[in-house]
Amino acid sequence: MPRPISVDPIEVFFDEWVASGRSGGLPMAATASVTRSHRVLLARNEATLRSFGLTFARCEALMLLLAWPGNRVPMSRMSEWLMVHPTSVTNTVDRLAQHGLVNRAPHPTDRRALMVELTDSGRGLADGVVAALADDGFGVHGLTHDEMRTLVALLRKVRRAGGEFRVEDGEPTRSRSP
Amino acid sequence: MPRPISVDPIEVFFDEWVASGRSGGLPMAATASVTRSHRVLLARNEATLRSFGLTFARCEALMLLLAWPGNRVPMSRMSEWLMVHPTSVTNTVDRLAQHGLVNRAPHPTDRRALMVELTDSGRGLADGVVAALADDGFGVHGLTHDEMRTLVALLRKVRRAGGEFRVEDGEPTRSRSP
DNA sequence: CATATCTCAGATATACTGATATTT
DNA sequence: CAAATATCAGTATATCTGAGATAT
Repeated sequence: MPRPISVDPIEVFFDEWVASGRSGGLPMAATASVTRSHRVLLARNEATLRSFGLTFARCEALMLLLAWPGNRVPMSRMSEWLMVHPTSVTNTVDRLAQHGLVNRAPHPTDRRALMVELTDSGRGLADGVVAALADDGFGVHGLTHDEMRTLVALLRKVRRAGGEFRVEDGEPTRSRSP
Repeated sequence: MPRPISVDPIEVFFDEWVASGRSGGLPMAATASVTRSHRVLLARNEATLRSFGLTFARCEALMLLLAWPGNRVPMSRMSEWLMVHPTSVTNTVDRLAQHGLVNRAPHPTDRRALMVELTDSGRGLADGVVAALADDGFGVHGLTHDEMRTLVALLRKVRRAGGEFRVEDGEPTRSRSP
């Protein structure tokens, strides 16, 4: 973020869109908003991640492990839950393992599968980076508590309609598949 | 999106976060929502982009050119407005130029600068891909018109607080800097 | 001289395709 | 045998750093 520009690019884009008689200006603005917000948040959190020697993808993997019961998760679940390609998981886990932050371990029941588990130093680093990110509100500023809740709920609809996850009864679930 | 998982990962993550006594669960959920929504939308639009032989970055550049008056924009503005590194702009424009979709032209007043301009075939392709993306609502589904407006407004606050742009009086602006 | 604009070379990160070994 | 799991080799894309040429 060198120096902020003095107009909202999406607003200008939307106006141009409407003026040119195109349809779908609102969904275009919604998609652009998500894309640009993602970049803004990436930039806001980049310095923290760098100070811990982490990239965004590796931090995501560590956070998944931190939240998972026993700090152990199968490779395949990591691919699903992080929405990344299986070969990318292999790569990410390789890098984390090189730094001693995770280990590979055999799956207890399926000999095809591998578990990824946090090492002690991995858990320490994950705790630290999570606390540092939380200190800055994960880069999210300018919203009230209620607005954040609304944002999460709206994007949940987008993610569900986009096929990220499927809820059985249309009701929120509280259980996780092992 | 191979097969959707049967729970909302962010919901599970948030519950775990709260249960472990950490603070900042809501901003964490907000950031994760933006990141994951971005990936969902990318995946939803990928097939369309591929059918036009475009990547996401190149499509963004074409759309910027399409919306800009005269379909010409300085390289530096493209870097600012797309939030990408100047060398990335050079790379993206190189690829688009190889396909005959854009040209480089001298800046009218500043001999350091270069303009990027859409060719006729570039404009044709940009029109086509934009219409195709709009046909699928740019991948955004599951929201009402009003909800989309709310989403755009909330993310605008996040983007502004994150330093993406700066509005002079706190009021929306309608003009664009040439 | 200081700054801005753009490009290049090189390094790293991520992602995808296609193929393979192993196991279910 | 069909499907799932993880990996590897190779390729493509994107990003960043540091340097440099040119112009303001």
